[in-house]
Amino acid sequence: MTNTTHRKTRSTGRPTLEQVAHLAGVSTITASRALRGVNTVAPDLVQRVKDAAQELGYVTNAAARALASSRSDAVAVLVPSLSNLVFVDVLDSIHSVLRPQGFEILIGNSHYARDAEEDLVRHYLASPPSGMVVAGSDRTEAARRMIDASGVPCVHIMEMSRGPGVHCVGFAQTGAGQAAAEHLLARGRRRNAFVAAQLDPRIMQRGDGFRRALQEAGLYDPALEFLSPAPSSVGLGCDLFAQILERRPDVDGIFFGNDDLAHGALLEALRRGVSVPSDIAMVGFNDLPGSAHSFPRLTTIRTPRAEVGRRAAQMLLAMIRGEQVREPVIDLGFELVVRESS
Amino acid sequence: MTNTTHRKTRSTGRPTLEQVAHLAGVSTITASRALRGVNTVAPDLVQRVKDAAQELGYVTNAAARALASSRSDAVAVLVPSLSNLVFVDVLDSIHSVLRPQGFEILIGNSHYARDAEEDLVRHYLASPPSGMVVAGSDRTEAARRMIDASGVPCVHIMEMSRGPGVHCVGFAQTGAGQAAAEHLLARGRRRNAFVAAQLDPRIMQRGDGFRRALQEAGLYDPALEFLSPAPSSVGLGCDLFAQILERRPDVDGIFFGNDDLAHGALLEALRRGVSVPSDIAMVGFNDLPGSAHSFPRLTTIRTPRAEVGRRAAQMLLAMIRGEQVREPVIDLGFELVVRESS
DNA sequence: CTGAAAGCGCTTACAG
DNA sequence: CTGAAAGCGCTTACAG
Repeated sequence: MTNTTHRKTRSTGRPTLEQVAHLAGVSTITASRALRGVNTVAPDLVQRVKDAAQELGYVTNAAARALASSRSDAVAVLVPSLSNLVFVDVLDSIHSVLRPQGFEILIGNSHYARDAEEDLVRHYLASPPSGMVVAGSDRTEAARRMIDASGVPCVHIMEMSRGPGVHCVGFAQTGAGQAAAEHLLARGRRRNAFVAAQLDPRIMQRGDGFRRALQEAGLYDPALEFLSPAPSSVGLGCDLFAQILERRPDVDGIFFGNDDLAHGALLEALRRGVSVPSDIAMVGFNDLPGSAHSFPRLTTIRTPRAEVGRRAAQMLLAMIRGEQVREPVIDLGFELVVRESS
Repeated sequence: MTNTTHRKTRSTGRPTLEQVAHLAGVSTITASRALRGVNTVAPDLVQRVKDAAQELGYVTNAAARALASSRSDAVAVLVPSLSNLVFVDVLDSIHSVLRPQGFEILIGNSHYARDAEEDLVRHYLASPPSGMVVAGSDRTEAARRMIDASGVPCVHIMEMSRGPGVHCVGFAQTGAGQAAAEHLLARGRRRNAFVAAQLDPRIMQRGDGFRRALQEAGLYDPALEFLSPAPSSVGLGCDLFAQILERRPDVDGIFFGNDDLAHGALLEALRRGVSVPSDIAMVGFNDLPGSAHSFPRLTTIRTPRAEVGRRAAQMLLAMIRGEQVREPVIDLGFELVVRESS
């Protein structure tokens, strides 16, 4: 269709149901039913329609289908990061329960930015998906309102959200930080540092729990918090550990907000001849792949992210089907995995 | 709308443009233009329409808009994995050029499965995005046909695809494998192993290049290939390295298909007292974050994934705008980064 | 088991 | 600067 040919048609050029139907020698509605697998079509017609569709490379126009049926087979999942393996695990696990039910998983990455998340919410709600999964509860008021107003079933993950009517699957981030502190304390460590990056709400909640436990033990030292807003990474772990050694060589225990930071610190310790755990004990967070193989193997807090994804997906499924959700708030807990670094 | 009330209407209950227009006392088309910010509407009318929309809580029905305008502000990116950081980097980089242009990035993860990728292609083409980015060229015939038939601009990434009319941004995987071999050879290594996991097409291309270079040097030993179809991981790197030590303790050089495998091997070497590079030299692939910090620091082949994403996004942008693409095939090369492990 | 008609809620192309 | 008509490509509701 060149520019010089002025036509009235607004066709996109893609094959349509009508063309498929024509090729198969049936009406469009029969073709529609055949393709959707509605039972009331003769087997031989179904085959002819499918063949025709295959031959033309036909793909249903979802906008038209959605407009006509006001239905969607999509579930949107909004995460703050994909560099953090944690969310990739959650995503895979959501995928594994929803895909077999015929849902398509749409992934939105907000890059830890509230505004970007709001845009994603607006975008996805413009053609409302069957359901939604969102990470955490730290979002703009506008995003919150749009989700509420849309009526789209939504499950919050990773944190225990307060508030009435909120469906959530997660674990107590604060409690996890507390557990890390108690473990280091039990190991006899008295000068414990908290090292964290990214500084998203969940990281800070872990820090809160850690701090509180140290305060209760009368061993909290505010100068022992090493925080960086940069993304969490192995390299940053190296740097932060070097900083600690320089500024506070007396530290004898460290809790890292994420395992990759701990991996970096372990490597830096190796290079500098600092012995772990005898000189400094280290505890990570998440139990990322690799943490079981570090040198020394990393003690860490394992988060139930696959389970979070699975349960969230199941809860969402129930909501989509209009079933009663017996347990709208699920706390999956966490597990301290003691290995060699502490 | 209860079940007992049989109506002909198929309305969704959401406020429509028509209602907004009625409230504002204008025609629907004027309301449409006012809301879209098309210039040819009187300022006072625009205000009245916007007020009406606000009052009714109107949200554009994206399906209807897409159907009527056959336009979309979405770009779909299909990757085989999100656990492999490489694709996350590409995604972020695509995001950073396309987001500012007003596009929404939709992510599809095929989990290295051709069938799953075909489903994703079908899904995303069902409401055709403005453009598409797909990884590699190993896909089902049906997927290939659907993409062609859709007319949606598409850029292939990560490999140098052959075939006429294919737009691609990548680098020569084969050449990278070859470079790894030549480096080990130059270091005087004579019994070089190839260790790889996942075994996707790109990994195998690297292996091909590696093998070819060894053959040319007359130093190829087929028993020195250690392949596992399992996903690439640090843990698997540990296992594979242990296997090599047991079966072929004479190996003096190893090329890993992905850095995480090398990280595992490095850790296992540390535990077993195998010295790297003096006993065994190691070369990784990708230069993942962390490779610069391993112990010893990993020699590896850095892949230009951020650049791949950037250039692919720019090329796609040109295609979407109907501009001439001067260079439809871009080979970005790769870089051997020599550090301590070889 | 199959089909003709109407409609989903927008925007395009054309007129004025 | 504004609008009436037609159309985007499907599916629903109704009839046979």
